[in-house]
Order: sequence, then structure tokens, then C-alpha cells
Amino acid sequence: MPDTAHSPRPRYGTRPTMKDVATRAGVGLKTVSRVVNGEPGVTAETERRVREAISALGFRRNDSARVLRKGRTSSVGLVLEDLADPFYAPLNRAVEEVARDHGALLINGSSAEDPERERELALALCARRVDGLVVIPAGADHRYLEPEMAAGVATVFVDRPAGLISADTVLSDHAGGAREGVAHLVAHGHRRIGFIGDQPRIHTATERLRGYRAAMDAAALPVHDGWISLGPTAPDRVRGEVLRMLSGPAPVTALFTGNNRVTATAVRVLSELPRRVALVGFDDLELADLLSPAVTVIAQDPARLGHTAAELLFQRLDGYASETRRIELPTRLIARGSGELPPAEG
Amino acid sequence: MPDTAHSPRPRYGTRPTMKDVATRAGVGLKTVSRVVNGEPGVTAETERRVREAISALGFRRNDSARVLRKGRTSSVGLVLEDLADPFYAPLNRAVEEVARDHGALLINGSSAEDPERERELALALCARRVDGLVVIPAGADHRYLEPEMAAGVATVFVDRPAGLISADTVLSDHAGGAREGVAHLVAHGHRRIGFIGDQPRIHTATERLRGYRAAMDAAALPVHDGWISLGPTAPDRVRGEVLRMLSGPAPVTALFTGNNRVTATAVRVLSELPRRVALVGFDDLELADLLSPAVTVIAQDPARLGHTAAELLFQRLDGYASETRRIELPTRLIARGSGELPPAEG
DNA sequence: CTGAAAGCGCTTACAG
DNA sequence: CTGAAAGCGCTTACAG
Repeated sequence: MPDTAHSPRPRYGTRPTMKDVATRAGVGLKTVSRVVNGEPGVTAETERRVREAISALGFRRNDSARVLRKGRTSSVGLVLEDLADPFYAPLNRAVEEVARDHGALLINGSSAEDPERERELALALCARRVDGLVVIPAGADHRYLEPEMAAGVATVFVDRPAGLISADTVLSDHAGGAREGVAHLVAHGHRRIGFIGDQPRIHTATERLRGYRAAMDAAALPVHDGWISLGPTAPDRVRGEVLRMLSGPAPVTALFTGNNRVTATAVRVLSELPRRVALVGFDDLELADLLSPAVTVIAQDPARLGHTAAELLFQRLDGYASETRRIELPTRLIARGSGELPPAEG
Repeated sequence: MPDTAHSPRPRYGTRPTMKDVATRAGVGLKTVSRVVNGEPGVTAETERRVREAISALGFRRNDSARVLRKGRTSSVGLVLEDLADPFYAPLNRAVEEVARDHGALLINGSSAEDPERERELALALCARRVDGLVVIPAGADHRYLEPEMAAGVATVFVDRPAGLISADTVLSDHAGGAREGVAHLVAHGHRRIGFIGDQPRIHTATERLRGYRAAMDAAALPVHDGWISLGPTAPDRVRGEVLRMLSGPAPVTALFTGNNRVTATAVRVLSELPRRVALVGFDDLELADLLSPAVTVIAQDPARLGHTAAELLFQRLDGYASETRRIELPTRLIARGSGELPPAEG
């Protein structure tokens, strides 16, 4: 039977195996394995023959087989909300770097903020037997991961907490950051401050709202229902809410926006209005310092979130077996101008 | 021997296998396989027993084993420059979506613009036996991939061409886009235009420079050496080059910046200067429309680049075996203000 | 409708 | 220093 000549698309089975290399080099299978893995106990001459066979045949070890036998895949999974969201890009890279330092590859995917898709993806990664999993949860119930964690899949949640299970978690101080941002507006004389955030089923949205309320409470300021709006971050909705909060008899004089997408839309809407409205946004934006006014933000450190989560993960893989840890990273107020505007008359 | 009681960190080997399920359900291995894979030919009662055993044991099929036997991993690899770069984020997501539509997972990693790291990563992915590979190349010699491609790893290059091998490629029209951008500046009266781009070993940098030269040539404008600067996109270097081109007896009146990082720094530097300097940048920026002046750009469509590349990849995996294709996607000039400024006096 | 045997390509545990 | 045998957990190809 000829080699691969009339196979329309050679794949996989057509590749040379260690056995082929062994045959060609006239040695045993195990000797090839030793050379490929750099194990000792092979004479220079034997090694030379094996290497010659390897390059002549174009052999590359099949890690699928290796993984099956060894029991570790040297890969970690990352489930995030959207691979295209610039906020998660540095987190993604940070997890990759830590994985790389530990010789592991990264398999990742987007939940698209859909709990069912999160679940499918996470379980698909478990079926691939990733050694560990970093999850930015979309759902609120992660009991489906319990059997996997019990079976040894190290799991760390980032950015949002796990639902209904106990697991290592790395979060920003969402409530504290929002509180600081709103207090900053209060300190600049604002008494009517609007909050526009993401959907209430998203933990970060309600935490940041909690911070907003705490700051208003601490300043003994009332909060009207119309000043709070949680919902999709689609530009149309956010635009409508900004305009609504700025109209009527007692319009807000400042806005606190609950994440980067909301902030971007709010900045856009405000730039079209004659009135100057103060703004502090949660999450930093590229070029925020170049807008006029430059945008004051509560910044998270997404790379540090990812790095910290991945470190916790590999500590587990390296045998750390104590109780679940929860790490809260501080946020940082970056005053640039928009948050320091005084209240408009009215 | 007890189950897993004194195993410090249960992993992998400790998980139940199909054999365990078969034993518990009192059926053969193949019957479990049929149920797990939804194959026909199992009575309702048998299936019920198998399912009971599966959930009692917490069984999840080990795809590592499946992959080894089936020959396809249902995974694709993506090698890009930097997972943290916002330009690549939509491309990353687009590849993921296409992969998902085809039931495949995405393994990705950053080359960090290092050819050796690109090679290591790409070959590690081949060792994992990804079905296909999407590569944004850092290096200029991809002959190392030839044995892999011959062995059936479908490979598509995006954003930059493959070096020294023939392969499917998807590119933006870098030269054409740059030419259009520079012609736009010429049309607004500029005769002394500077070009600041990425390192000359990066294909996109030299292609965009070629477009710059073509536009200047077409307008019969001379190009002075001092008006061209290729090098690292580090802010300090770019800042220095901007200031240098704006000083001296015949300063440039407009800048064409070769990518998003260069543009961001140039905008920052120009905002600090009293003089108004026209600017067109290659690649769009978030919030570019909100700056003053708003930034005129030559925009690529990174999501479409990723989508197109992934589609080519899966066409190959689905049997398309004709000659190598090269797809060039158009760029789009978005005039926002900075590119329409007239030349400053002087 | 059901299952025993062989095999995917490696590594492990031994034996020489 | 070297290699034959067994086994990782599935699927394939058969046979009943």
C-alpha cells in the first residue's frame, strides 16, 4: 500500500509515530521515547540514529497520547464574557503568561453573558481534562462544577464570585470603588447623582450600586428611584437613560456610570449637550485622558486580576490544599477633570 | 485499597471511566459509549440504568482518549501577537465564533512579536494535534510549519503574509489604505507629511510605508529622510520622533501614523502643543470620535479578518483542497476632523 | 439490541 | 544502555 499518495487530505493517522521512528532507527520504542523526552541513558550513537529518523520522517510527538497516559494535560481553561472586550484582553494575556511560565497552554472562550453557554464551555473544557479552570462567571449557580472540582479540576473565579459553591475567588473591590467615586462627586458639591449600570443579575452591577447607595447614605443624601438605572449596556438604552436623568424638574448634576461600555456611551451623549455634567466612570478607558473634559474613573487592574487568579490556580495544582481563598484587589480613583466639574446651576 | 480517601489531591486517574459505569450499570463498555454519544440501538431501560450509573459516579467522558482514537481534536490554534492588544481582541473572538459553529475549541497564545516564541507556540499546538492553525506571524520564515501542513494541519495566515512558504492568507490592504490616508492629507493642502510606523521587519509597517511613498509620488511630492521613522512603538520613541519632525526649518504639517499604538501617542503629544498638526492614523481607536479634533483614521475590520481566516480554515478541514488563496480586505477612511485640518503657516 | 477484542500513540514499570 | 509488555480511556470493526 503506498504511503499517502492518494489520500485526499492526509490527517493525523498518516503521521509517523514513535513506532515508525523506532523501526527506521532500528531501536526499540522506549529508546525513541527517551530521546524525544531528553531522558538519560542513550548512547550518543543511538541518539544520532534516532534523531536522523525523526527528522527524515518529520515526526512530532502526539501530545494527545502522552496526555492520556500521563494524566495531566498541561493546559488550563479560561471562560470569560467576551474575548473581544478590551477590558478582558489584559486579563486574558495575564492568565496566558502565568500558564506559559508553568508550561501550560490556554484554551479560552466567551460565555457571551449566557449562563448556559458558560456551563457548556466550562464542561467542554473539563471533558478535555484541562488541569484547571479560570472562570469569569455569567451564571449564578455553579453547582454543576462541583463534581469536576471534586475530581481534581482546580478552579478559580475572577471578577465575579461563584454561585452556590465555595471556590477560590479574586475580585476587585467593586462596592468600595463605586463608593469612592460617588463620594468624590459629593465632595465636589453634587447632591443629585445618577447611577447607570449593567443588568441587576450581574454581580458587579449590584455591588457597584451598593457602593453608590453607601456613599449617598454617608452624605445623608436622598436617592430618587429615577436616578438609578440597571439594564443592558446597549448604547440606545444608556443614551435614553442619560437624557431622562438630565430632564425634568430636578435633573441630576452628575453621573456615575457602572462600566466601560456605559461610560463610553455617556461621554458620547454628554459631548453633544451644551450643559456640563460631571461624570465618574467605573473602569478605565483608552484615551480617557485626552477627552475634554478628561474622564475621571475608578480603575481596576485587569492584568493583576488575571495574574492573581492564575497564580492561585497553579498553587492548587502544585498541591496547595487549604481552605478556599478570596482575594479582593483595590481600585484606584483617577481624577482627570470630568469628576471635578461643579454642579450646573438649576 | 480505599478509593481516594488519602490521596492528597485527587486528579484524573481517580475519575470514573466508562468501564466503571459499565460495571455499575451491569452492561458492556460499548453500551455505555452508545448512551454517552447518543447512538441508537439501546433500549429505554438499559439507557436508564446507564444514565443512573453516570450521574451516581459523576462520570464525564475523557475527550483526551476520544481524540486519540478518533484522530480529530476538534480544536484550532490561534497564534497572535498579543492577547492584550485591543486590535486583536475582535479577531480573537471572531475566530472563536467560527470554531464554535464547527464544534471546535480555541487554543490561543501570544508570540509577543518574537519569531522564536511564535515557532514554539505553533509547534506546541501542532503537538496537541489541533485540526488547524490561524497564525498572525511574528517571524519571516515559516518553513518550520511545512511538515505539519503536509501532515494535515490546515493553516491560515492573517494580518501578515507567511514567509517562504505558500499558504492561505487574509490581509488588509495595508498599502492601499495608507496611500488613501496620505492622499487625503495631500488633498487638504499638505506637502510635508511625516510617517511614523512600526519596526521595518514587520510586514504591515513596510507595506504602509510603501503606501505613503506611493501617495507622495503620485502627488509629485519629495520625501525627506527625516520624515520617515520606523521603529519600536514605545511611547518615548514615538514622542521623540513627533517632536523632531515638528522642529527644524521645514517641519511637517501633517503626520500619518502607522498603527493604533503610534496614533495614541501622537495624539497625546499633539494635544500638548499649541500648533495644530493634521493627523491620519492607521487603525481605528475607541473614542477616537470624541477627541478634539476627532481622529481621522484608516480602519481595518479585525473581526472580519478573523472571521474570513477561520472560514478558510474550516473549508480546508471540510475537504477544500485547491490551490492556496490570498484574500485582501479593503480598509475604510473615516474622516473625523484631524485629517482635514489645513497646514499650519510656516 | 448488545458486547468482546483490538487499537489509537504514547508512558510506566520492569526486566535484562 | 536498551526494550518488551501492559495500560491510559476511549472508538472502531465485528460478531452474535
